[in-house]
Amino acid sequence: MNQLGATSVSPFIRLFGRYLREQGLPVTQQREAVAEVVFSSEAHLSVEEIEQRLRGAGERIGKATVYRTLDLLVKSKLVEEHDFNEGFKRYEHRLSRQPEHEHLICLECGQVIEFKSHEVQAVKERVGEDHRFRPIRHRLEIYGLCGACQDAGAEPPRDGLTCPIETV
Amino acid sequence: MNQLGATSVSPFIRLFGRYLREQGLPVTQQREAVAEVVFSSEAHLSVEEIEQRLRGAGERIGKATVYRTLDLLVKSKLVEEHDFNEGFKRYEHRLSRQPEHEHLICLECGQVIEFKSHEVQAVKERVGEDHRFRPIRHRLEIYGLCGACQDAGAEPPRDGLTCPIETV
DNA sequence: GTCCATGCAAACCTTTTGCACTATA
DNA sequence: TATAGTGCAAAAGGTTTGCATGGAC
Repeated sequence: MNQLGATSVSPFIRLFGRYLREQGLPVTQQREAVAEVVFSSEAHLSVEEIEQRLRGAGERIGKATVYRTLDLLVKSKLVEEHDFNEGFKRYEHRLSRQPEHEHLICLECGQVIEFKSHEVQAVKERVGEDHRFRPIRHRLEIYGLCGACQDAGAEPPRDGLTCPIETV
Repeated sequence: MNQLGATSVSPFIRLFGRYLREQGLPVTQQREAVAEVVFSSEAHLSVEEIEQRLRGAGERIGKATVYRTLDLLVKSKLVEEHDFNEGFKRYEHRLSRQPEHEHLICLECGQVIEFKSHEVQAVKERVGEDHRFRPIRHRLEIYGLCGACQDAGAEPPRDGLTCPIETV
């Protein structure tokens, strides 16, 4: 089951297995296959992409099982779910990687770049105090144009009112 | 058509009318009614809430028209669309209000609190330079527990692995 | 009179669920 | 062997679209 070009994915899958056992849930072949796909990619995968890779690896796993396994992976905190307003979710494992990072998303090609910002932590704490709010998690996403798309001449869409609305 | 308790909403609706005319689109009664609902609330409304308020004001407007009008309002930049991971979108007008603000979202009751952060602008510019990325817009959302829900004894959900995964 | 918008219902798309069957432990 | 998972297809839920009718300009 290592047709996916994964070298050191197995420890992560073992971690997932451990989580399942802790929860008293069976470690099935399908769950391991889905986990392997997610852990062996550094990308932010959609369910469709995950299914493609499973098919490519010769696995024949139902869509429902993929969704159910992703739920478990998210619950285990080994994987994070993202919604970049594309109409579907994306999944990203959070192993051997900076645990907290933010995303740059290219409006033209959809590429996702990760970055880190210590400032956000500070904002999070300050705002919590200001508003009597207990922060748990956050998301910071910056949408714009990546270098390649800028080079290709992409322009930000504009179709608002002709004069700025700072009218009021 | 002013049964909605709106006092100074009309200038905003006129602004929307101007946008429509600029685009060569008809200013219809339905479009004005939807705009009035959105502009007369300071909340982040869902489509369902908008329909409720329309019904409450005696308007009988099809769901499709509401969606189509919201598209126009968003295109005009008079309204912003948000997705707080509730399975549907919310809409917020951006008039007579700080143009750029961030959101605190209570995981327990769904309340949305707005706050402002100058730090984010700085992060946006810095990161743009670091990654050759041209930032256009962003979103910063902090999820947690609001004061009231903390008082009510709400606790953040936890069900990850029993030991932290900073294992790798 | 010409477009375009509206309303309804059907279509769409992602995600969830029900159920008979199969695999894990 | 008991319990839970799997796969398929159907259902759900929010959003979009097609089409005949009606309204804006």
